[in-house]
Formats: sequence, C-alpha cells, structure tokens
Amino acid sequence: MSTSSDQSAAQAPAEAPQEPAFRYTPALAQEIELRWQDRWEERGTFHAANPVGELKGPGGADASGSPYYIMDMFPYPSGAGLHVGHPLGFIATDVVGRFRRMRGDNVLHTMGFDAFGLPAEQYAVQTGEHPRLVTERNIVTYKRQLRRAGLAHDPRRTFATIDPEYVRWTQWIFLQIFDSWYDAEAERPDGGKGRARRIAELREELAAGVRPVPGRDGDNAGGAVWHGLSEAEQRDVLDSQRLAYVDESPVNWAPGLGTVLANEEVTADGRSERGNFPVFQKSLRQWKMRITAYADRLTDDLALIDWPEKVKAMQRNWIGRSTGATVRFDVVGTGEADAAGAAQTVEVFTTRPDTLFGATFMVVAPEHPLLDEVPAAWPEGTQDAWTGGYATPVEAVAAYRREAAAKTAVERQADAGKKTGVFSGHLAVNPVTGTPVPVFTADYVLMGYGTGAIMAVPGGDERDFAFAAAYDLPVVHTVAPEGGLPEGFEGAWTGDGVVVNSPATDVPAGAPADAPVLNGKDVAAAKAEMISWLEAHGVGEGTTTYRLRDWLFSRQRYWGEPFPIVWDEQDRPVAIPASMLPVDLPDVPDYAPRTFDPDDADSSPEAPLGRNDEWVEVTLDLGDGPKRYRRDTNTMPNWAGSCWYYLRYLDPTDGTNGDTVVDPELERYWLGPRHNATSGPAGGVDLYVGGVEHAVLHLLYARFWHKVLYDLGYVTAVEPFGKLFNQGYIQAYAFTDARGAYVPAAEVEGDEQTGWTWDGQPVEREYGKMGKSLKNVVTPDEMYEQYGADTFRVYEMSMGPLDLSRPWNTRDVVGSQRFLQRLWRNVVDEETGEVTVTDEPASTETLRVVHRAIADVTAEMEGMRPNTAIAKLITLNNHLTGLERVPREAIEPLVLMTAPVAPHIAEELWARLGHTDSLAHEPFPTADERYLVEDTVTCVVQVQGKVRGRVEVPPSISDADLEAAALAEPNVVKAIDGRPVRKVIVRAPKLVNVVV
RNA sequence: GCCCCGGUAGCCCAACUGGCAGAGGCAUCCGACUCAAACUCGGAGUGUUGCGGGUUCGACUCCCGCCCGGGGUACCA
Repeated sequence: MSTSSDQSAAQAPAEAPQEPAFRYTPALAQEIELRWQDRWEERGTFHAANPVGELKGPGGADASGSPYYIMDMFPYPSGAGLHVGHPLGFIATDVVGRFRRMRGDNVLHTMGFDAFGLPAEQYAVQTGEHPRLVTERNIVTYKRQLRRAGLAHDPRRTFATIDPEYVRWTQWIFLQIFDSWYDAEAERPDGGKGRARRIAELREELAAGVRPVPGRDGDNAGGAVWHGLSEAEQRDVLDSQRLAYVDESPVNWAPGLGTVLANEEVTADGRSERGNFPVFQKSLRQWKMRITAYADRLTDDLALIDWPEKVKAMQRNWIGRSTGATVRFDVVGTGEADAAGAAQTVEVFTTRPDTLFGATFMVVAPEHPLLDEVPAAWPEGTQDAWTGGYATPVEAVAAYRREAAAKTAVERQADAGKKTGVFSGHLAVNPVTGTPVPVFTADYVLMGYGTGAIMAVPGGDERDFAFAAAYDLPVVHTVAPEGGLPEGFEGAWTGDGVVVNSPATDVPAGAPADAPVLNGKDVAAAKAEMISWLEAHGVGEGTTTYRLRDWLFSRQRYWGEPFPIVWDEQDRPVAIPASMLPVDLPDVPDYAPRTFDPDDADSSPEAPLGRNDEWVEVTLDLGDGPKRYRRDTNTMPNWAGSCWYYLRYLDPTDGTNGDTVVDPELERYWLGPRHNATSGPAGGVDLYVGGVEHAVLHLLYARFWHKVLYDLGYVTAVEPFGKLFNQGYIQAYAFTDARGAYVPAAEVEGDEQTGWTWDGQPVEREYGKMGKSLKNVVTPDEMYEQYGADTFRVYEMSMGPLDLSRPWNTRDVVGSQRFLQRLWRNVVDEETGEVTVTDEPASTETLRVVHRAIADVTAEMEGMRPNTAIAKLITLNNHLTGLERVPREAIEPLVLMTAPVAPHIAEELWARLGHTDSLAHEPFPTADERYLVEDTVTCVVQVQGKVRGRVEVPPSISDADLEAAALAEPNVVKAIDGRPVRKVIVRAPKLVNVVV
C-alpha cells in the first residue's frame, strides 16, 4: 500500500476532523452526486420527447428543438464488471448529449444491453444456474455502475436483447427477411436498382410467367414451367430464393465451440474469434442470410455516411468488390470425348482482361471440378518439373489434391509466397492467341474466390511470375511503362503503362483472324476493348465478383433467439405467424452445447434446443388445421439482437404500434434523411460511438438488416448510423517481477527516472490491456469512492483526444479533483458553506477571459474535443481563483460550461447560486463579440524567420503601418545590422518577417 | 509485404490555412500560510518537435526516404 493515490485516499477520512466542513471532499462529492442522480430520475430530467405517442419530455413536455440521436455500442454485461476503460465512450457521448441538450436540441440518449451470448452460457454450464439469472444479475450491476457515473440517459427506453418483448421483434424481423427475395432489377424509391420484395410477389410473377423459374430450364411463358411443378417443388423454388434460406454448403465448423460460425467470426489463420478454436470446412445444412445481394449497396452507400475512413476501408475490403471479366478457355481434347461434341470449358475470372495475350498458362484450385477427370498420360511437351515425379496426371493430381486438403489454414499461410503445384495434363486454348496452354493446379488459387480458376499472366502478376519461375513457364509482358521496360527487366510489371505484345509481332498459327489489337492503348482502354471482344465472341463477359459470402446465421448454442420456424412433415420450413411470437427458449436439461475435441473435424453440431422433445415436437394450427411440426432447434447468432436495437430505443413500449417494429413517424423524426442540420442524405443515428473492433461484424450486419427493412418500407433512413466515431482504448501499465510474474500494479513505486519497485524488488513495466490476470485493473467503483464520479469523468475526458488510446494513471486523477475543488471554492466558503459570489459587475479583463473561454469551449465541444475544452475551463477557473471576489456574471457561465463534463457539482453550484431548475436544459453560454477583440496585439517581428523583436499594435493596424513599426523596433534594427532589406512579409496584425 | 493511426518538456497531452514551440494536468523546485507538516495559494524551470533530406522568407505542420510504437489485413486473380 504505497502509491501516492492510495495514500491520499487513505488520508481523507483520517484527516476529516481538521478539514473545513464544506470542502469539496470525496465524501461531499459522493453525497452531491447521489442526491442529483435521484433528482434527475424523479424529475425525468433526461426524458427525450417523442413527437407522437406516450413518451413525453420532462414534466410531460412535447418534443421541441432539433432531434439529435446519440448512441453507444451497447455493452455485453459480463460477470467481471466494469473497469475504468469501459465507460470512456459512454461518458463521451454523455458529454456530447448534455452539451447538445443545453444548445436546445431534443437529445435522445439511452442504453441497453446485448445480453445473449457465450459467456453467460458458459458460466451457466459451470454453475448450473440458468443463463437468464446470471445475465439479469450482471445487468443490475452494470446499471448501478453506469448510473453512478451520472449518465443522462432516458431510463424509459432501456431494455436487454433477451427481454421477451425484444426477442419478439428480433424474430419478427427474421420473418420479414424470410418472407423476402431480392429482385435485382426492381427500382428503388431512391432511384437505384435492386430491392427486396415479398415472396408472394415472386410466386405471382412465376405463376403468371413474367419471369423464368430459377434453377429450371424451359420457357415459362404463361407460367408453363411453374405450373408443371408440384406444390412441393414450387415451395423448394421459392425457399431457395428467400433472403433467409437453408442450404447445404461448406461452412465453418468449430468442434471445440460446438457450433458453426460466420466467415466474419473466423480469423485469418482459420480459428474462431471467440475461444481461438480450430475451424474446419464442413458441408452442412444451415441457415444463411443473403447479404451478398446487398454487396453493391453496402459498398456504394459508404459514400453517404460520415464514418472513419479506416472503417469504411475495412468494410470495402471485406465486401471485396472487384470488376473485370470472366473468360472461357476451351479444354483441349474434351470435345472429341463428348458425344454431343460440346467441348468442356474452364471459366476464369480476371481483373486484367487487357493482359489476356500474356496468359501463358492456367491454374485451377485443387478442389476445382475440372480435376475430377484428367488425361491418362502426360501430353507431348510436358516438362519433368511439371509432373511432380509422377507417371501420370491422374496420380500427380490425386497426390496434390490430397496434400492440399491436408494443409491447415495456418500452414497455407506459412507457405504463402512459396509456389507449389502440378500440371493437370489438361491443355486449354487461349481464346485470343489460339495457343494451347498447360493447366496447372496449385493452392495459391482458392476455390472460394471468383471461379476457382485463373488465367496466369506471369508478365503482369507477381504470384503468377513466381509460379512461372518455379516451373519454367514462358513470360510475356503485355504492359510496359512509358519508354519501355528497363533493360534486363525480370519479373512482373504490375504498374500502369502502355499495352504491348497484344498481339505479338509473330502471330501464332491458329490465332483468330479478328483478334483484337490492343498495342499502344492504355490499360483502361484495353480492358474495355477486350471485354467487348470477349462478349462479341461469346467467350467471356464483363463481370464483378465479391469476396463477401452469405451470412451463416444459425448457431448450435442455447443462449440465443430461437428461430420462429417450424418444419412440416415434408421437412420444409414454415414461418410461425407474427401473432404467435415470441418463440421463447425452452428449458433444457443441459445448456452446454455438445462440444468435441477441437481438432475433431469429423464431428457434427448438435443443438441444445433439440434436447427437449416436448418443445421440439409440436402440434400447431397455422391456418390449415392442427398439424404436427418439428421446431427449428438452432439459435440466432449474437449479432441478431444488435442489428436493430437503435430502432427499439425510439419506440420501446409497443404503445404506438402493434404490428411494425417501429412507428414510421418516430423513425422519420429521429432517423430519416436530413432529419436535422447535420444529418446526411442517408439519415441514421447522429452519433454512434464504439470501438473499432465491430468494423466488419456488427456494423455490416446491422446495415444489411436495415436495408432490408428499408426495401420493405419499414424505415426511411438509407443507413442506420449516419456518423460513426471510434473511441480509443484506455490502456494500463502492468509490472512483472524477476520471475516474470505479475505484481499488483497499484502497489508499485517509482517513476520513469528512478525505475520501478514492488515490495523492495525491482520490477519491469509493460503496457497494454487492463485485466485481472495482469493485476492492473482499476474499477469505476474505486474511483467513485476515492474521488467521486465528476472527478472521474473530468479525468477520463481530459486524458487526451477521444479517438486515441492512452494509459490510465491513477496518480494523475488528483489534477481533475483539484480543478473541481477550486471551482467549488470559487462559489462556496469552505468554512461556512456560504455562497461567496458577488453581484458586482466583473472587470473588463475578467469579462474578456470569460468570453474568450466561452468561445473556445464552444468550439472545442462542437469538435468533440473535451480534453481541450476542459483545459479552457481550467484556465478560466484559475483566473477567477486569483480574484478578491468572484463575480456572478463570471462564475455562472463557467458553471454552465462545466455541466457537460461534471454535471453533479455543476447542478449543486447552480442551485446554490439561487436557481431552482436543473441546468440540464439551461442555454449554453454564448460569447459576446465585444469581449473577444483585444485592445492591442503583440506582433512578432522576425528577421530571416527568427524572432528578433515584438511590437504592441492595435489589431486593426494596416500592413504599411505595421511594417514601419516593425522596421523601427530597436532589436530588429540591430538584427538587420545595416544589411539591405530584400523583402518584408507582413501578416497583420500578428507577424512581420524581414528578409535581408 | 501492404493499408491506417501515432511519435512535441521526466510523464499524459495543446499548438487554426505553414507564422512567437506551450493551453491544461501530473511530477519536480522555490516562496507564502504553519511551531512543523499536509492541504491551499503564488511563482519557476526544463526541448535536436523520432531520424535524414527537400520546398519556403519562415516547417511540429507540406513533400520524399527511413526508424520506433499501436491497430488492421494478407496468395482475393
């Protein structure tokens, strides 16, 4: 027990008797804070008024002012509780909200809980306690800790994602998605093409023959094909088109977690983001959401929203749109083998169709179907290096496929750059040169991207060049920089330039007579021309591909939303009607998912909900009489609840609507496009603050759901979150002893200069996260007790810019405490408790300081820079501290301006200054221009860019007068030293630079 | 490898469109108060702005090349 902060805290009670009775001590701060928190709650001070419905403002007030919707990424209430890093963003939004409220906005700010998920389930498994009990208990703790921070939330709008009334709507939205398909040609209200439509409309159009039946051949004129299908087949067709659909495909299976996962939840090295378990590809029948239908809109609409470039880039990369062309290569020899005479083709995707003349070989992924049949013998011209030492292509390909399949993602990654592969024995014809080129298989081509096959252009692609070098394949450069490739250039030219060798001067025999001539063109023009040629000859077309895959939506866990789906006797999915929602979680004998050896790739998932037969097997009347059904036993992923909570805050009671997720009028008011002066064309939440770790998970999924709801007409905002802000993290120092074991950070003594010791022994300092195992956790509760919530808030906000991560340092907190103590003393006599403020007018000098501060604080607050705003408040406060008597007209603006960061002490001082109403809705002070102008300005005079003198001048001085004054200044004259003046730069009124 | 952010006093951090390197806090030192100290008040010091070039009358700021720290991403055709 030896750090300075611990001492000061320990001393407080011991010294209390000697302390003035009305000093702003932690104990007094605590008393004030608890009292005001109760008052705010009783008075409904932070009730946000809806324009319609039962939710009114304080005292039943109607909505007034400009709507401003501010939101935090809601927390998952873990059992570990909060540490001082967690509330950083919550306090920041609170400061912004309180500021905006004082500026007259109708501020909506509240907080909910993301409460389904793994930790509660795992804890329940360990203790046998139901996850709901665990979660609800944690929520109580979180609410207490957050309330104690003095957050100005509307308490009427809070909820948790596990609440049955909330689950009901999560399931309802699922049903809307299930009941939709994507019509890529349909026009949207915003003028774009492509939107979700009701599945019934698809059925009608198929029956009417308006469109072909997907997946079925034949002319559907008059609905001929459709009506030729059985009812069951028709259902299969419709089910396959839904935005929420079930299909069998390779998915991410994590045996150690006992569930399947979305691509977004798997790390680059093939492990689960949660728990870090190995993930295997396994073909399983699972629920998916057709997020790929929205790939273009999810990319394009990023341009409409005010988000950090970094997050936009991460989403763009994740969606991975790339434009280019597909090109079909005829496979030599397959034509004769085919009785119909139709040759087999391999389709490749390329972003560089302009380089087709340089495609000297092809590569297909090891899983590519072309390899299912390969020639029995090596064709003529096969080089030894290509065969892998095998006697036939059949053996070589089989061996390579085995090898590739056995490779884990980690091994693949480790081998990246090293090129391995084998010749498949197939030859394919380059459509523009007519030349047969060898088809290789290699694991640097991935089955999951594009077509799983590439045309290899070693002259224009680093990877292809590396492969060509390893297997002695020809290199043709088809693009050269201005002035040609450097002498002796070896490698791939990936830069821009002019097309060459397209075609080459010695045109090979067999080349099509009308092959395009691209030589001399720039890359962009060549691409366009090649694409038209490919399309004209039916051997390819312009194509766009995406990295994004459909969202795997089912999980085999207990603690999540059940699917509102039952399966009928034919094993086809049937939606539970909205009137029967929510579908509650059943009680089961064991919450634990069936988990397996983490490396057991052959295991299969087993859903815990399946353990309650009485729940699974049901008889329901879904409109055609009672029938037997089997419930879907999957649960939704954790992300479902967070996909739409911003809508629930607007309309949390179901009071204004019974049949849609949010009252349309409320949605328009709070979220609609341009709902206030700063809202953009896409609308959405005005300020959404959270960590950057959700950049491609929550934020992508929520955008997707929102766009479906938009298409279906439930919302008018194009995007859910108009402005996003990523706060930094509060990091902490941890200390290790000689053995490398962590020692309690709070007990370490020393500093940067003297070094660090614990218990007399030297220790090493490291920097990183706050965590129990690192023994460096500091909790908000400790801060409330040792300093009070206001001091804690001021410290967190003054540590640095919000978007930067910085180290927590308990011993610095005292600076914030002293600021508030001085502020207190500027109003209240510590001995008597009397208000000492005078009603005499303030001096002009003081008014200047006050109005300067008002102007500066306002600018800093508007720019979301509470750290510099606080610095300005301290400057003003320090000025007032030096006065004999503090004038009311100086202290009142300071108290008001302090309120957003330290609301409790501000309210208390405001009350002691004689005001009966809360200052929460009091107008933020405005600066009087008269006090912002100075009588004189100090003008700096430089000679050769170095400061040599100063002159006091009026701010309105002319350039000529200033120049004359500057050149007359004695030090300047000395510095010029008689040299001829070549030039004088005048920036009136602050600077003159003399060049000699 | 590539992309993004950061590097300013012992520490956390300011510095507008290129114009005096310093707003604020911590720590340190001096003074006042005190029998003495703590608290409080008043005052003070500290710099190769990560390094090397360039542009400019003038660079923390703009450009080029590196170094260090943090984050993201990676055979995506």
